[in-house]
Amino acid sequence: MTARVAPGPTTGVPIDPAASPVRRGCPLSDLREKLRRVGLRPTRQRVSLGWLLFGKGDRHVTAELLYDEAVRAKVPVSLATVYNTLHQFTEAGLLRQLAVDGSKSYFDTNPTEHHHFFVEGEDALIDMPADVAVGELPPPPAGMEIAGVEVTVRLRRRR
Amino acid sequence: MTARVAPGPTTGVPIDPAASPVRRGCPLSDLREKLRRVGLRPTRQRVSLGWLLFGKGDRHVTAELLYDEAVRAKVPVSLATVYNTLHQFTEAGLLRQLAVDGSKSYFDTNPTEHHHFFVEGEDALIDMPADVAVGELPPPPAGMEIAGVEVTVRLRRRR
DNA sequence: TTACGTGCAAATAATTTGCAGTCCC
DNA sequence: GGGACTGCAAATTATTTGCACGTAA
Repeated sequence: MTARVAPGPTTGVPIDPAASPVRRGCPLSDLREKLRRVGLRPTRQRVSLGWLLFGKGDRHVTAELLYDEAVRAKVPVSLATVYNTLHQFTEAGLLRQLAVDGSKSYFDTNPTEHHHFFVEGEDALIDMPADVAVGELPPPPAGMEIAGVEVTVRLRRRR
Repeated sequence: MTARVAPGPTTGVPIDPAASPVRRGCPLSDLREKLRRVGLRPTRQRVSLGWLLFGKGDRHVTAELLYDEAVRAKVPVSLATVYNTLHQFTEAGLLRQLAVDGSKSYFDTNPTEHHHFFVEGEDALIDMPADVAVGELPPPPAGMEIAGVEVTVRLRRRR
């Protein structure tokens, strides 16, 4: 798999998921199934947002960005619902929330553990293609357990 | 060096730096000198905040926290100035800004490269005592150079 | 003196919340 | 039908900005 810049070109979403009939084996019903499996009702807006999120490979989105995409794709959804949905998907393990620039939150559609390049000034996140070996970790303080390891390599454009 | 939790006990600051005479070799004039060296005028509030920041070992502070401390220490300073000062110190290389939890920013008084534990739910940052070996990094994309590597190990309290 | 700093309050940006109305099972 | 979900607007939280006044060099 190749690394890919987060915001990417604004590829329009041609298909209105709410208009498609539910058929076994089509990506649409797979998505509905996926939501049901994690205990989320496949409502119109959750399916539509899921379609935007998971329909084109690994992505890194902010709430604002996903909202803009939804509006452009003619998916009727409010910004508050986008926030709610992102958090529900994250709690359900479908997304991973990344704290990488202090102001806004990024959500990664690849919830498996992997690491990132972050381009300063452009706010672009790029997956690290290969596994980065994080050597021996010191033992966590007493009473604590490790919940996850996050490696961010900050990049700047060479001048 | 031992690891140390960021906020720490609220140790009052007994000395009013503005009241002390400037003497060679005292930590006060060292601080003024340090500020001057990085091109910052040693104003009353910068010296006071520097005193709070650098006077007791490595720390991790948020703007709000430092502001509270300043108020408690009877240092007259506004929140806006705390923000300005933290950013000026960061640009000058005296602090390092950490993006670790998406909502607020942390500033680390140890600007050298090192890594952190982050206790979820308590928002506590702990320095990793030993160097963590971050293995082979994949080459950065063309035209980019590495500005820094940040490793955050998320901890949760064991139940 | 005089440009650099600072305080204050208002402005922004990102995100959350309360509640009335809507929709899935 | 009823509880789960959504939309909207108002509320919060973190941070920045504009501008009159203060102060270090």
